This record gives sequence, structure tokens and C-alpha cells, in this order.
Amino acid sequence: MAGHHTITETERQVEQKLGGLPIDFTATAAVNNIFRGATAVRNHLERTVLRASGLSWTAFVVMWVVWVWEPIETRVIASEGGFSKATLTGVLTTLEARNFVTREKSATDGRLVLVRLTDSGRELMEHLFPKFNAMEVEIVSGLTEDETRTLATLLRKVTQQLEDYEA
Amino acid sequence: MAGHHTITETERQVEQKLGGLPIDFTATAAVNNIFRGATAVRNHLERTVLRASGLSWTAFVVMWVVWVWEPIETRVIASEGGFSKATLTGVLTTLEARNFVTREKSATDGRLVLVRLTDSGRELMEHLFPKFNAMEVEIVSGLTEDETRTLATLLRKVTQQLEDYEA
DNA sequence: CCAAGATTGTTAGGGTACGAACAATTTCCT
DNA sequence: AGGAAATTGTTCGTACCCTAACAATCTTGG
Repeated sequence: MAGHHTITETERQVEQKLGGLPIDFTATAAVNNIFRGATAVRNHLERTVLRASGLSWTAFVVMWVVWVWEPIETRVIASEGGFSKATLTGVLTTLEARNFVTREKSATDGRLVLVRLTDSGRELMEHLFPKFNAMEVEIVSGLTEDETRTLATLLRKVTQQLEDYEA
Repeated sequence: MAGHHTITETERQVEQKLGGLPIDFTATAAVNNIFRGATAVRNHLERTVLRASGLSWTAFVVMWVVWVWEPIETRVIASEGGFSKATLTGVLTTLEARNFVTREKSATDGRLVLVRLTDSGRELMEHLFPKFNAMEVEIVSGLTEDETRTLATLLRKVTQQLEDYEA
């Protein structure tokens, strides 16, 4: 939310709309910037790195989690990736159709489904992840090493707060 | 991406998969945490504050931008909100059907569409935004005021870097 | 044992979300 | 002035993304 209008302009407008109700703009700014940042980073990575391989952001996240931890249960993928199991079902179907992953019922628990990469999928990730990481480096190149670490730490605190809140 | 497995575990796995290729995990950690944070914050706000009013996250962002700046051109809404104009068309159609906003052609430039809130839309925002902001405060309550400001600043730097890169 | 409860992945349905192509409109260039 | 180029919002097609409901499977208490 920091496009055409400055922060100060926006705050003045909001204050006027609410006629004196106390608003914490520091909190608003932080939350807004988490989103603008996430959207900008995602779109950039999709356009520069992922597009060529035909993977969406979510599909890449799924591939990455499976690549690192295979064989892995679908519930864990969803949890690690931060999306619902219903979303995962669709993405896995897409990835399976492209022959990047396989689904297989667990032998010990009939409710579970185990996911693995195919050789083709593994090859893709070995080729793609270094490129992806290079772009991640580019993305934080405006920050010092310390700032990058601080950013990660602060975000982790926010996420932790919310996960505690849920439980 | 910090659900069941620890960061260190994950890094060890990735290093092994790539067999010695140098990976910058600081950059990866920052980018990952932007997403985990954004997803967690969004889901939380949708469930606790937005659900009752029937607004999705994006719909709320659109309502907020229009509320603050009406009358406003659709291209500005998309830019401020950080999504594509195609997405905006759909969301505006939904909001218009619910009688929260109106569309109107610009008198001075026939290509532009101006958006305003209806009385019903304004009433909704006057009621909703204070609740929303209260939850934003809750979300950053694990951070000090300084940390919250730092978080916003660092994220703004990242976003700026990407927007410059595009241009 | 075995029924009641919990857990898992899928399905169904509605709402985003994107890029590309498009028609309408405005601006630019000579 | 007037065609070429640029800009804007919509449409189209595809892919997410969520909740709620569901069927299959496992766990648990008596």
C-alpha cells in the first residue's frame, strides 16, 4: 500500500475518516509491508525464474519441500508450505500429470499418502534451485547481511506469535 | 517453511542434495519468512476479523484503498494493493454486486473508471477498520515499537529494490 | 471387541489471481 | 490534422486457494 501516495498522506486521510479514533499506524505499516513485500517477491520470482519451467510459486514450494524431505506425507507438505490440504490436492494433481511427483498410499496407515519426486522432478530441482537462490540473493541485495538476518528474525517472531495464538 | 523441521535440519538436507554447490541460506531464510509471515497474518486476519463481514483479504484491501482515496481510478487501486488489474476487475464486480462500491466512467478520460464506496460500504469500513487495526496491533505485539518500525523499513527496502528492478 | 470419536485426503463450489489478447480511448509525432 | 503508438479496463483461459462436507481409515474407552 505504498504506491502513489505517501505514508503521511494516507495516515492523515484515515484519521479524518475515523474522526479521532486512535489508530496504531506503526502496526498498520508493518502488516501492509509484509504483504507488499510478499507479493512483489513472489511475482518477481515467478516471472524471472519459475516461468521458464512452467511452475507456479505454489508448485515450486511443493516441489522444494518434497525434494528436501521425500518421501513425505501430504499433511506435512501443506503445513510446511503454509496452505490448506485442499489446495495441495490440486497442485499435486497438476505436478503428477507433468510427471514431476508420484503419490503412493502409506503401507502402515491407509489414510496417509506419501509423495516422492520422479527422476524428472529431481533433475528439475537440481537445475532450478541454484537459480532460485541466486535470485533470492538479488532480492535482498539492498540489505546488509545483518539486516537480512534481522528481517528473518523479526518475521519469525510475528509468525510465531500467530501460531501460538492459534493453539 | 518452518513447520515440522528446524532450519538447521533443512539446510543440511539441501546442502546434501546439491552436493557442495554454494547456497546463501540467509537470503533463503529471509524470503521464506516473508511468505510464512504473510500467509500467517493473512489467514489470521481473514479468520478473526474479516470472516464476519464476508470480505476476503483482497476485497478488504480494495475497500480500504477506495475508502481512503475515493473517488479513485482502478489502476491506482491495483497499484496500491499490489495485484493485477485483471484481478481487480473480478473483485470490483463482486463488491459491486454486494452494493459496497460503484463504478463510473471518468468524464475527462474515457478509458478510466472511477470507484466510490456506497453508504453501505462506508458504514462497513467505519465499523471494520478499527477492529482490523486492533488485530494488527495484536499481531506485532511480540515486537517492540522500534522492532516494528525496523521490520516495516526493511520490507520497504526489499519491495523498493524489486520495483526499481522492474522499471 | 467394538462403537464413538478423531484424522486424513479428496471433492464441490465460490472467489481470487495471473498473463495475454482485445476494443475503446487518448497522446504523440510529423 | 491524422495515423501510429501507448494506455486503460475487460474478457478469457488456466491455476490456485479456501471452507465445508465427505468417505475411508485409525484410535480409544468401556
